[in-house]
Amino acid sequence: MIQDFDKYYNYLFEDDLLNEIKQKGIYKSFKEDSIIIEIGDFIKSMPLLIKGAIKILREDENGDELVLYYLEKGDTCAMTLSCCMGETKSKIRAVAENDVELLLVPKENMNAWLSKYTSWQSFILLSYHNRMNELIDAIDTIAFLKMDERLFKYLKDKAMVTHNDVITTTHKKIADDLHTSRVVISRILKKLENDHKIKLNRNSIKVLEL
DNA sequence: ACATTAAGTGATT
DNA sequence: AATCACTTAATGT
Repeated sequence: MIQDFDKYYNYLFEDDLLNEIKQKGIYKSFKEDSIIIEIGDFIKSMPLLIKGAIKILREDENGDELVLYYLEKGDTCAMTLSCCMGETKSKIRAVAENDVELLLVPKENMNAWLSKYTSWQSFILLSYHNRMNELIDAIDTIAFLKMDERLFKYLKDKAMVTHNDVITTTHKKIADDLHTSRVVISRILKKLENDHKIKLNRNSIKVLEL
């Protein structure tokens, strides 16, 4: 697991920093579908993803969800960055898309490292930059793409982060993620299958065009 | 065999 | 694109 960490982060940070992270970071693992961060949580440490993927989503007052973006190994969560800086609560929920391993860096350290290591500074800034772009992308998708394009993009994203073109899920779960109804998803999926973009099975969808 | 859950479909708004 | 009402198909007990 420490080896995995090196693999994804050694080109980002200098050795001193890598060692300090390994020393101060708290190793944690999450099973698929477990909630890593809940809306309203106070965040006192920031996660560095080593393995797996995390789904970041927003929820409205009725409990309806909407997926914003996915995080992969080598990524960190911009929400925790802003939460660690200020003393605010999380506005998003983070759910393990599959089995996840990560290192938690206490916020005291992440602040100290900002002035101590330039590589850390650029990592934080770059993370912000990436997340910002993903958010803009998410807004574009919601605002400008029709449901069928949104759905296909969702499937492709999902296949991408899990490194598997077969997605195991139900139409209902997809509908929840995209904030629409199951019937609509079923219909569009059927259409996508007719266009030979996907192959449908019970509880699984195979993405053909990646 | 029966109940439950997932998925397909026509009609309506 | 959403909702309803209903059907069909797959799966669990």
